[in-house]
Amino acid sequence: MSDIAKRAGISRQALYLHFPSRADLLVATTRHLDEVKKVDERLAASRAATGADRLDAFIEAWGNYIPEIHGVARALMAMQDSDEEARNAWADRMAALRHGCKAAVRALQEAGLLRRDLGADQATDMLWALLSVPNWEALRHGCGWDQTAYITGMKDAARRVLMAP
Amino acid sequence: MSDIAKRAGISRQALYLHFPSRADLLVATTRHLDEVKKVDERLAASRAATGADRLDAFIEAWGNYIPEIHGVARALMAMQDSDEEARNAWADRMAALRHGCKAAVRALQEAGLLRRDLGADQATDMLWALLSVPNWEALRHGCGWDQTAYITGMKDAARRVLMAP
DNA sequence: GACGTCACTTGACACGATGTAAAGTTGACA
DNA sequence: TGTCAACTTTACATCGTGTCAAGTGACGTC
Repeated sequence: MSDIAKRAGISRQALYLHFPSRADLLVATTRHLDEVKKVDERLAASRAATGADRLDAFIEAWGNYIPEIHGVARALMAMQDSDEEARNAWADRMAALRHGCKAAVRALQEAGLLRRDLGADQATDMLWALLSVPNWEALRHGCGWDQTAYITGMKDAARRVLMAP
Repeated sequence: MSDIAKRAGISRQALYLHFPSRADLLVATTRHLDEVKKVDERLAASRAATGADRLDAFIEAWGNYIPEIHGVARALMAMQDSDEEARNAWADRMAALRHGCKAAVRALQEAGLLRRDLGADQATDMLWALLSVPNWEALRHGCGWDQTAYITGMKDAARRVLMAP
């Protein structure tokens, strides 16, 4: 909070006049980022597509959004254990992601591309896990992949896991 | 530290006589767990197997080990940002996991089962990411999968991502 | 020009967690 | 009997979060 206040050019206490707690500040930041970075626009392309294209478009949209929110996401994840507000805020975002995954899975299903032996829920779960922020961190930072490698790798993995060969 | 001391039936300060810091305690705990839970024995089966069996055995061994160390793993991951010792300790464990992944990938390769269009390193990275603790958390706790579903799901995903169809 | 209001400042403090330091107690063993 | 090691109690430093109170300065309004 001190650092942020310093960067904002105000006193630490003034920060508390705007945001009652650290969690509030982070939550407000994510909301602000969503607005500034225009998540909706990014997702528009994926909503327009169908079948496997929709899966690709969704992975591309979300996958390229992660780096933009990564800092706040980390902070929010880190304080999940201690702060309920942060927990709820992150749960909300994860629910939104899951919603997108579900839609992509449904698109596959409607195109007859989803594996027969995989339930829609199970498929959604797998896709959701694949697209998690920790996975992005693991591949980008843990393994040194660059962003395009991450995107193509994820598209490939998702297709292989979800679609019939 | 207070809680742990209480559970151990000693004073908080006595804990510092045994472990100089919280990080030290956690690191020592993981080492102790490895001994008590016998990681080596668990991994023996996977080392003996070849080809796709080795992949399955490795996933089974590690996947069933995660719940045993999950508590400490969480604590260790949570303090990665603040404590270098914890960071190194966790990095060590992740390197060990990666080593196992590499061996499993090599086994596939030797059996001619690894996808031709996938380099060994890239395959290792993907497997390593798939088997990460956060992924286990996501599926087990975020999606409510039970442990056997997690294991079979992971085996299936790994085969689809790594092996030629 | 007096007045109030709003955003902000400074300074102080409570709280909880980690970690340090010092002096005293206890029990086992030589 | 004396010593040593493990442990206790008590106290304190530090850091981050969050609260509280009094003061300051600019602004618009009557």
